[in-house]
Amino acid sequence: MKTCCKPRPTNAAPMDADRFAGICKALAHPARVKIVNHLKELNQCICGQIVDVLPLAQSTVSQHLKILKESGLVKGTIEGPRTCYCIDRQVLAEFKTMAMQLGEKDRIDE
Amino acid sequence: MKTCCKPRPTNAAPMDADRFAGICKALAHPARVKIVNHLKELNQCICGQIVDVLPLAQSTVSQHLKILKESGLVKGTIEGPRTCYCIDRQVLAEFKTMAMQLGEKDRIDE
DNA sequence: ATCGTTTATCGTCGATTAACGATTAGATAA
DNA sequence: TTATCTAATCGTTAATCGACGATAAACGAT
Repeated sequence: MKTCCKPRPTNAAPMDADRFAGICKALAHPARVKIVNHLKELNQCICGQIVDVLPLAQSTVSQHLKILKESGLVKGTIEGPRTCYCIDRQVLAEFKTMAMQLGEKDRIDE
Repeated sequence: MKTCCKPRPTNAAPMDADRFAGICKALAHPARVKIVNHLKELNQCICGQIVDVLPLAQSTVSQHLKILKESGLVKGTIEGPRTCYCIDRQVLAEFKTMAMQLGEKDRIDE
């Protein structure tokens, strides 16, 4: 795995292509995009509520949630027998910032 | 081949998660993010210029370009023995719009 | 027609992904 | 205790990805 992050001459956001690509990868599946939207709509919810909405097995949804958690976009807190998921608004904002920078002057880069 | 996302009972906005996820997938690799940035910086360029910049074989770069082309983010026009690549600004703008909508009220969805 | 340049495609390999059912683990309820 | 509910994990399968070298295709120049 290569990290491609040279030191940058001070920029508002020292973002790198790896990070942006990583979040894109987490969003590179329709089910996960829908999960993010669903999460934001309900503000927070448990795994079962997502299973009810998607035509996927519980284990598959759990896997998708894991991937989203690993990307940082989603965080989950255990509450008794269930886990409450919600969007990490900061990471989502970070992603949006990087998306807007894509291909622009003060762009993200290696 | 299974499309994991069945047709859903009608919804208003035809802006779909599949499209957004598809573009994200194209950007889900650091090399492709760098290619997009490089393309936008040079406005346009040929494959060889990208090969010079990335630590990848020519065939690999060609593959990445193909993926970017298929996503619509990049278009290439053949010019003699070489192909001139450039960003499709419209598709890039579309992506940015969808990214900003991610998780918002008038969000993209199925 | 042949050469050189540039890019696309083919074939292969190992690694990863997506999906599922089955199982396990945790916490609460009876 | 046992039972129930929820979620995570395991194990498997088929498919896709990322990378490369080798080859082919397209064109301009000689």
